[in-house]
Amino acid sequence: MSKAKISPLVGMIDKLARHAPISLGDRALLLALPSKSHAFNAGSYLNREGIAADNYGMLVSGLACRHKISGEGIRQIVSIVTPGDILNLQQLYLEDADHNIQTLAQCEILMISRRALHQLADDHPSVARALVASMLVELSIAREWILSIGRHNARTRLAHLLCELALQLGNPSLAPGQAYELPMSQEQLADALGLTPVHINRMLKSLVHDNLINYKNRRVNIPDWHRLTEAGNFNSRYLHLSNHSR
Amino acid sequence: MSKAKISPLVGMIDKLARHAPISLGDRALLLALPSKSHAFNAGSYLNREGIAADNYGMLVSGLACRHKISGEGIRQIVSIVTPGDILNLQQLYLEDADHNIQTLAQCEILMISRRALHQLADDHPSVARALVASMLVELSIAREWILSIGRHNARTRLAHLLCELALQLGNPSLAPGQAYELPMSQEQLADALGLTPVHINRMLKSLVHDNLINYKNRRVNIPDWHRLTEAGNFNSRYLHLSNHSR
DNA sequence: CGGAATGTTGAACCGTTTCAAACGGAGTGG
DNA sequence: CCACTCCGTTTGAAACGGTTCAACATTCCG
Repeated sequence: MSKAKISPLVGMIDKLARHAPISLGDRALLLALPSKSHAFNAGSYLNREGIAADNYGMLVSGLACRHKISGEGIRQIVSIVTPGDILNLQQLYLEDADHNIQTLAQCEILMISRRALHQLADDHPSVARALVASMLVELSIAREWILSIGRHNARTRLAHLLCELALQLGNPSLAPGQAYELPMSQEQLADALGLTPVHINRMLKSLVHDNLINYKNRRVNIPDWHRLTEAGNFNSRYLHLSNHSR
Repeated sequence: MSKAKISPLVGMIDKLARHAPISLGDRALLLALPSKSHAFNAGSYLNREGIAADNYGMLVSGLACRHKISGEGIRQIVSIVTPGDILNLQQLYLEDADHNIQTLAQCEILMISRRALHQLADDHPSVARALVASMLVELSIAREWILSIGRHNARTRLAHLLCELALQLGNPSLAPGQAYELPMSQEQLADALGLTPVHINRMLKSLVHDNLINYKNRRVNIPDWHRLTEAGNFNSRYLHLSNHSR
């Protein structure tokens, strides 16, 4: 998050490059794209006011989510979008939007025209590969969410999500278990875990009580990473982090 | 399913071609691949005894699923694999297997060597496009499952799954709402929906009682498609079927 | 400062699980 | 052909986890 903030393009190069390094030549090419960075406040619905149909948008800083609404009007967040992710990758080949995107914090979005990204992917196999790899990782995360929501109780689910976010939002140069800012409200946590805000509150208390986390003003501190991962049945394998860094 | 059974390769061409037509020349190329079809009984674990590390496997006939096991040893099925799907696409770029694959019926698998598929995708943009599109559809389905498991009650979840399977397993040339064979046991349905077998049984009874389905000997009959979709909060948009047929 | 959004707490309620027992059909061996 | 076993299904009753509702506290923000 911090690195991405320095320059919008560093974000793209950063996450793409973690999959497959892009040469400086490519970077110059990226800079020459007809793209610019937009800012959105927390709560913005990007589909409507944000990304035009002919653009891809990459999250450069901040936090967003994908969500769907059930028939009774209850919301379910289906994935968390972190800096480096492309918001509307599925426009690559699919017509219908099957979910909505909403920001969870103030966000910067890098716009890339449809044509430009396709061109980039065609010309540079490493870019295409990075895009495919990011889809596969997203799929793997979705599968883990299905497991967690389907088979873990509320406390375990929450601990699991806090572990996941720790790795995604925390400063990666520090050991896991550092404190991090969690911009999501308890209602949004509930929407992500298929629970009610009331119960999220109780489970947060429970984790705090057992000294698995400290939680104050939407700041999470993890005294003992190992114990939290145990409480959350968390194993980072599904995030495929090693694939990013090689 | 039926069409795929005629010839293993028709299956691949079938589903791939639904995304982007492949010429007969390509088909000949496919036939020339070092591939052959294997058969597996219901319950086979494909990772172990099936697909070698250097092969991709495409389900040609039958039914399979991807599943994960929670810390307490409870199973969650995270997706259903239907004929035409490639079982281990994520080997494309990711190292770790984050889930297991198990057959739900007797299956035929078409083996394709890693090199051959990569070559095919490199040489034929339509193949590459079809592979990417299938990933995006799988992702969309996973998101819908998260919504369903997270926010629907048991009855709605079950109705939703029965609708989904009707479109995936039913004879596509007939109107939705036809009867179809559902090879899954009630325990497997429970694993797919994050419920217990006992409760699946009760909810099946409930749907039968309200005349939303007939269910006998693992055969599902849907008297009124519209009513079942309402009960299951089902809208086929997330399956992106139109993308297949164009 | 005032009002709205977010967080906190308690008590009753309800959907699903758990446990336990019985049933049915398919396959096997005597 | 029957008895036996095994697996999946069926049913009931009690227990539990999470929701719902409602009231109140706190923080945020203009």
